[in-house]
Amino acid sequence: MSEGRPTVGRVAAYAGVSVASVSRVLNGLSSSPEMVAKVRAAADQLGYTPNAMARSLKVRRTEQIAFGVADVGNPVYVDMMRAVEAEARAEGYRLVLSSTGSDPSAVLDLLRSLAHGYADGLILSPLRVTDEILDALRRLRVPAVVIGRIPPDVPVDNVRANSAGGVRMAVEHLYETGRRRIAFLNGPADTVPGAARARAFDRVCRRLGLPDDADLRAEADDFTIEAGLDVVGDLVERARPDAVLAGNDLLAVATLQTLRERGRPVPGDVAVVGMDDTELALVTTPTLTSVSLGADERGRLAARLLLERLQDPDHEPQRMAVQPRLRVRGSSSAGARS
Amino acid sequence: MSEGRPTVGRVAAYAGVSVASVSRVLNGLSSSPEMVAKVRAAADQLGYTPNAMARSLKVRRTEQIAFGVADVGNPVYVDMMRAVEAEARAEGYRLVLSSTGSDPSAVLDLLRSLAHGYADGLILSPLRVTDEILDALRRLRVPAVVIGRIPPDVPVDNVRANSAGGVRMAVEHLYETGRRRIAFLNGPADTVPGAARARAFDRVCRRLGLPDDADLRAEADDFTIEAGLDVVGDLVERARPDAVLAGNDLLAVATLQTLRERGRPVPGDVAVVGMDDTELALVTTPTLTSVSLGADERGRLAARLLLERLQDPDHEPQRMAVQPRLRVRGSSSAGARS
DNA sequence: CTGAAAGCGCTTACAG
DNA sequence: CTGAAAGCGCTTACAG
Repeated sequence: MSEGRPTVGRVAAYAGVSVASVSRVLNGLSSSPEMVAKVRAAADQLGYTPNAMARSLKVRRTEQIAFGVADVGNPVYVDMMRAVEAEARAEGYRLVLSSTGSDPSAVLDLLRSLAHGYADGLILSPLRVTDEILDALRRLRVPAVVIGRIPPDVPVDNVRANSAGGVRMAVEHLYETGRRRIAFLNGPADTVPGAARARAFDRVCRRLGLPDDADLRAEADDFTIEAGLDVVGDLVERARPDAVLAGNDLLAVATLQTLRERGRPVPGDVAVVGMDDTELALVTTPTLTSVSLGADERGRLAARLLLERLQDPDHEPQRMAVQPRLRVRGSSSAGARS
Repeated sequence: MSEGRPTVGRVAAYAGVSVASVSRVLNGLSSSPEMVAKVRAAADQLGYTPNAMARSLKVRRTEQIAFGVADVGNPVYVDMMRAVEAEARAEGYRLVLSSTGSDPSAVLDLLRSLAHGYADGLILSPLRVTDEILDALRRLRVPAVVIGRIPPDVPVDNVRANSAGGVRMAVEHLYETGRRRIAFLNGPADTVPGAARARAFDRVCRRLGLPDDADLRAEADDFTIEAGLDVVGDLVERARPDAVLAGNDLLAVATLQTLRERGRPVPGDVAVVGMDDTELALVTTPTLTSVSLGADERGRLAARLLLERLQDPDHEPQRMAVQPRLRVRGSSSAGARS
């Protein structure tokens, strides 16, 4: 009776049938109506729920998806995670969350841990991608989708933001509204997004004939408000920009705070544009112009790609890109120029 | 060779020993040095990693913890989740994330799903607690810790915020800085935090002799910025408060935005105080005075309580409370009163 | 210390 | 359609 949770065996005994029949009924395989009735009744009576671990072991599916993300505290990952969680749940998968930090070794740990077979697939959004990580991805025995740019020879599904397009849109917007000394406050250039955004910024400045002054570039140690505060003061003093493009919204918030402290009106004196279009953009004063890189869309697509591949493991790896959208708000509005 | 992942059996064959010996060596049970060497070598050679599902089935431990939270998008839960994740990982547990929304039925689904045995324990931070949820918690076959107030007869560990104390500190702070028409913008009163905060607000107002005007109270449909915007305009017009206490930081942000639009200076005309002390509080203009209810501390404690109980399942359920701290910032600074 | 055997709770060919 | 049996990959008494 109360000796632990009921098993198929207990249900079978209670119903007076074989365990095979119990399993068949509960999995919806063909059985006689009487059999179905007997098994259902017994299962209900005993409050039977199949054991997920035993089932996983047998069918070689865990119905779990691993999600590895650099920082669960960054709002852009929160958007992504929310989308991934919703898609996974809708298909009956559980989500196993790993916060890897920006350290590649934590990503390696995660990739190695997958060898224990606790998840059917992986969604990974790494901040830094090393050769070791790429190797580990190549050797991975479960399907993976990477959110963020990776080399084409790594045979995993790939969803990327169009950082370059986003940077271009932002700079063109600033250019069109009359800004000419446009500074770029990037995050670390050895990260996937940092590298892409730095290249894109240089390119668009060259095309528009803007100064490619080293003074107009700064690099924070991390994509966080704190790291931004450490360097943006110097940037705005030495370079006297009339606009600052930040590598993400957190760095943009640091920029807004610093400009406020130093009495430089935004957008009158300096325009500020962020990237990621997180919820923070609506909260600042002035509200923050930001380039949406579709974090939720990337999460949704990544989950869909993975779930598709779990159905059909053998099709070619797919690559998808999400297009950026510029959201113009108060921090760069043209009319307010002093 | 390449026929799927290596198993204990393959390692045993390769090393020329029994599977029992392989298991013993790999689990650090006593074995002869030669045995250890042979097994280690074979395991390394084959790249062996034990299968988590098979191990779980045998030892009746999954090394997974389920974490159920109302909204992964609310910054207060992000803080909590980050703490829970870090503690769980440090003890070798994986975290299975469920976003339940504010709907009790999703919490019930989660509680029922635990019967599948995919997790060794549960950390639950529900927004609404119904009798059905309490019943399901009583019947739960794995240890659980609830973050948020629950009745004493539910035999689970419990970590709570001191909402009442937090409300009191906030109102006293406003009172001491000269505010007398203090409005309260609450979230839904049928939620655990909403109910506690409403009661506490009434009590402290009575004690301080403040008006218990119904006009000075409003209730948003949800603890979100959008829901706040729907009702706070009306609140500030009809009640003409000189201070607004918001049920959380998101509602406080809505208040700041609305006051700005209507040209009511903060804190000169109206002071604003939030609750939860999320990262948002540092981003608004003016920065937001907020009562920290120790979300990260609650997450950490909840994880510790659960991990302790997994070691030693039989001690009495524990109840812990985290003390609030008032963080005074620009939105209520005394000097700025007009 | 080591090995042969049983068994965790399921599912799935295989006979009947 | 149904049941007896094997087996997923481990761990753990039990003998020796």
